[in-house]
Amino acid sequence: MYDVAAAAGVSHQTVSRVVNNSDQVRPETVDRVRRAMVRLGYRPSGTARNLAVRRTRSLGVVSFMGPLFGPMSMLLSIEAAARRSGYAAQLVSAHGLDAGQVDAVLEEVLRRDVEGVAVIAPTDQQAGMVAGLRDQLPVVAVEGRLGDDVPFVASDNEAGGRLVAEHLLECGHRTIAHVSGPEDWGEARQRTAGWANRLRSAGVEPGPVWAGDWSPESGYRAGVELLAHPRWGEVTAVFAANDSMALGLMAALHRAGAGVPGRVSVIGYDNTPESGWLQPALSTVEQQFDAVGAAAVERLVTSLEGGAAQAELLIPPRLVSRSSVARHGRG
Amino acid sequence: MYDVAAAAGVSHQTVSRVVNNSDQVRPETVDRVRRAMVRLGYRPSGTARNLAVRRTRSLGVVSFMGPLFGPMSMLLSIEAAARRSGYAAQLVSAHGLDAGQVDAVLEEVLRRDVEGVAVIAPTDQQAGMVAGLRDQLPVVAVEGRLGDDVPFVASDNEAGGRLVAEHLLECGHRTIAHVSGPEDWGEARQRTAGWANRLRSAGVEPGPVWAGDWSPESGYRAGVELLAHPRWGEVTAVFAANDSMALGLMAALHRAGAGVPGRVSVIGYDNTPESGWLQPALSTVEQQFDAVGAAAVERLVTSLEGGAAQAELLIPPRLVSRSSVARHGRG
DNA sequence: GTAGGTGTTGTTACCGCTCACAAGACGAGG
DNA sequence: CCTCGTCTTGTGAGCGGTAACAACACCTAC
Repeated sequence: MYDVAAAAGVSHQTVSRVVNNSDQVRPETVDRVRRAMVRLGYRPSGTARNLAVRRTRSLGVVSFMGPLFGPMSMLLSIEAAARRSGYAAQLVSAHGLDAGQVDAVLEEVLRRDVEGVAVIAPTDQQAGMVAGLRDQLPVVAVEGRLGDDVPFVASDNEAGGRLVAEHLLECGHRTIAHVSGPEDWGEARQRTAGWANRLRSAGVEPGPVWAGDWSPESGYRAGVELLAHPRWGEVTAVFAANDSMALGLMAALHRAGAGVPGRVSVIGYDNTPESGWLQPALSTVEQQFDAVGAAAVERLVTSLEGGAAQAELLIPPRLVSRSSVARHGRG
Repeated sequence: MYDVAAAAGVSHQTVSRVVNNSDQVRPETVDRVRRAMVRLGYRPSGTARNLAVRRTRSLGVVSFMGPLFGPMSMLLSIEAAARRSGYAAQLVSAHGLDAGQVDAVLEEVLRRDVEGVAVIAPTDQQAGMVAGLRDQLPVVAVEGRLGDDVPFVASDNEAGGRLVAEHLLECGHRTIAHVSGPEDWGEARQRTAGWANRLRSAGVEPGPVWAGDWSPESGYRAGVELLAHPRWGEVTAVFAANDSMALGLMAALHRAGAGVPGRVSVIGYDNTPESGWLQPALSTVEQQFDAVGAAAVERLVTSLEGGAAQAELLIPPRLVSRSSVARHGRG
């Protein structure tokens, strides 16, 4: 910068002004400086600027990522929202669950001088491991609670579960099985709870439940067990807690000759881009990841800029009705 | 830091030594400093450190991301590889293709003082827009060439296309249609080229080709057109350039009563976690994203650390044979 | 007893930028 | 002609670290 200043015959401060598009500089001078910058191949140092202004305008996104549709979509929408707010996103994803490894990741993100962190920690165990961040800097929890004192934004999974139950009830189903997500995922528990509660409030007892791990395989296994279950005869619908498990489930049903939705209806959760093209087209619940990501970043930014703490926010999902659910009985 | 130094009764330099785990400090002193750090809630400033050492140890990842399986997987594996090499990943994704917007993104990544950039720009247009980065700092192109002078790492799509052709030939197919990806995607062209060339070298003329856009919808549309095509009668297999299009394609075939693989075999590309659970289970080609990401980062790091430029690298994919492809004729 | 390590700590000068303020030029108003 | 505000530019002091070197204590070897 001093070189540029010398080359343009001005002071370093004037160069700084030009770089920051200050309107306090004569156009002619701006020109001279600009030319000098180009000639010398000058690029301003963001690092030095950050140090001087004591802000980095960057947010950390720590996530425990597999190849899962949900977390991935979240990540993208958070990044987009952050950039819209003028922040950069430092991506830090922990793959394993090994405590030492997670700590290393956290240290890493702290070392990077991010101003705040969005944590996507959907399992309880993960949440526990990163909870300590909260007293280091502003944190927002996304899709998985981090504690009562941490702002929290998520898709409303309980509402999603209710939506499913309602839809199935409306279609006349009275014995509904469920393939849930892993029990240590808050989202999974909430989907299950919303579903079960809504059924009960309609006087219908929830049917048998299997816990899967979100994978198609686990859906398949649940399907196999369902087919062997004593109450299989009565079951007319199954709610899978995500589309992948629904897929595996349908594969098992198909293999056993139990047609969907002929013999049994199936509904999933997520609405991946593929869901509408499965055979049969899968009814499911769609989450508004963009809205969640945007809200999360907004909260983080608000608290960085001295705003008040906000209550937790749940974004309502929406039911997507397709052909894998059929009416049943006199319904 | 000076506060900590004062509180511990040492010089700032000693504090610095403690922070960096220098072995030149008496254990007793280390202790005193550590305690002071905790007491004052001190956290070192990475920014200041970066400025002083003139390194940021961070890489930019600019990508043009949709919800596509490929690019997303790449992103994750790049991040992981970067962290293994001691670098952080600045995620910058451009959603639109609007030139102004892309430029803003590029400026953003430059402003962040990254030491190098991995560019995931699979279409020619995208590649054109970001090519300018190359003379600003070290760049590695991933999954989409940026120019002859930019190191390039990708999955070997031509080999993938050949693999498909070989497999289909082996199974006795002689009239093979193709649903390709968009023509301005290098990957799409290469898959098509590998497939077509391999067929020709076996004396088989490639069948009709439709260009899709990777989406299930486009696969479906191609399927509809295929069914109406004069040569539909001869076609015994279709190669879809990704699994999503294969899914849409199969939906169209199914709807028309053309069984897969009974009437016609279908093979996809990507091997998403769901592919094996479709009905029928989809034969496909699996790419080694982790290997590509690791190689990309490795190249970037090598060139940052003064290593020699390396030739481009193509990682071979692998055929996954499942039940959507059947033997045909005397095969 | 003195020269010469070795281990530990302190001093000073940057890194590349911004901030607060000072300073010079210039036209307007009295 | 002098004073005052406005426009534009320059000056000096940090921001929070690291690097290079100096300095001091203490021990060993001759």
